[in-house]
Amino acid sequence: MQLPPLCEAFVLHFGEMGSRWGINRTVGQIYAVLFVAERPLCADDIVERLGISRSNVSMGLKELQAWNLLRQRSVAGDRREFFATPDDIYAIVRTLVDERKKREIDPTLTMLRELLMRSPDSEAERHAQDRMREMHELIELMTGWYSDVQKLETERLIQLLSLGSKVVKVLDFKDKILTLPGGKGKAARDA
Amino acid sequence: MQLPPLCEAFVLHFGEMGSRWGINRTVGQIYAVLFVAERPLCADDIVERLGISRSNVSMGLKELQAWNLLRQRSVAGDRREFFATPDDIYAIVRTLVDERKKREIDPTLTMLRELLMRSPDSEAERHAQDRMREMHELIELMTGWYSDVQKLETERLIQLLSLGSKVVKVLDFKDKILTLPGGKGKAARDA
DNA sequence: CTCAATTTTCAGGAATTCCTGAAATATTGG
DNA sequence: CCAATATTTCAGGAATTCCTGAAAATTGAG
Repeated sequence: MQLPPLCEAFVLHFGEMGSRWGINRTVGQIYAVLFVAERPLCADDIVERLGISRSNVSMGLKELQAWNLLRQRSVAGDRREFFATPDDIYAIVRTLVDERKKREIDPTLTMLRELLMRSPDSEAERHAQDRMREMHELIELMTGWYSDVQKLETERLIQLLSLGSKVVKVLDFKDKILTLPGGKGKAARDA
Repeated sequence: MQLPPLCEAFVLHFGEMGSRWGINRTVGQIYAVLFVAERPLCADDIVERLGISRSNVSMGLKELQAWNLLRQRSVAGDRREFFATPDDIYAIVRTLVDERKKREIDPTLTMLRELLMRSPDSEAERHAQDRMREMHELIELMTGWYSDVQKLETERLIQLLSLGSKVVKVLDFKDKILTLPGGKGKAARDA
């Protein structure tokens, strides 16, 4: 591996973590290399840095592109393609979550709905459906929250996350205000 | 596979999804079987339902126990051990997130902090550290939010998630109240 | 303590996933 | 259209992960 020590440590860890999340180690390493790179890299840059075969890099990049995780850049007077990760790390996370949702959560919701439509043929199936219903509700709750929060600008999102569970206190505060005799008007009801 | 069709479909899907998340397919199936089961199951029940070897079940159960995902039940007058998933699906998700955080996120934070302490030996390393710093901040933001929200009772959590980004409106509302000339007192400032 | 029931361990074969080099395909400056 | 450069595909070997049966270890009733 032809990388400065700091980068190498990062890349190795990232590859390791990737493989625990169902991502091929090499693909994780390719992403890590691009993530810390100062400039867009071409495939051969990655070959050199990771010491893996050109074809492996090609497949890895294709995989990352299928996940929408790369920006493709052209360099004037150079035929090769250059790749970079988005500069905005929040955009990266949003993409990751969106893609994972699309590929894994949505099909799971579809499957659950389909199974919940069927009429159970036994007590065992009836109970299984109850459990599936709980799971379906929970996933809907979480994806609903996400699809809502996802629309916020990053600034707002950071504000919200920083607040953590303190929002609950704000909610209490709102309730308090709203239940005051002669409570507030439109602004309060909208909130 | 010796399962009613509804359960079989669920178990197969779950195993498939598990393997995309870095969980051995069989382990995912074992969990799924337990999740929809009407009563705690012993290892041989699982062997029968999934049609896999006894030793494979033993290893799978051990793995799930290491993840804190099982409840162990005794049946009077029976030496065998029986296993079940927690009844409360929210508890399941909390455990899952906690364990994943402990095993993957926390070590990543440690690694990032360690690399951020080192003094960079080149422009490349300096830039890499900038990127790592961004990543570190983002992960801290998210885990901070989680460790905060995690403390809420389930009721409260559901309330919060249901609200989605509408909380932002509540925050605006709060700001509005607070910036009114002669704004509210302690209650408002606390929120 | 003994013994039968139950669970765990683990070596090695099966299955799967990963990676490579060679060949095919695509692209573009001239 | 050619030739040089760049990228992709893919068969098959390498590496890894998974699973099994046999044997060892553990457990607890008698």
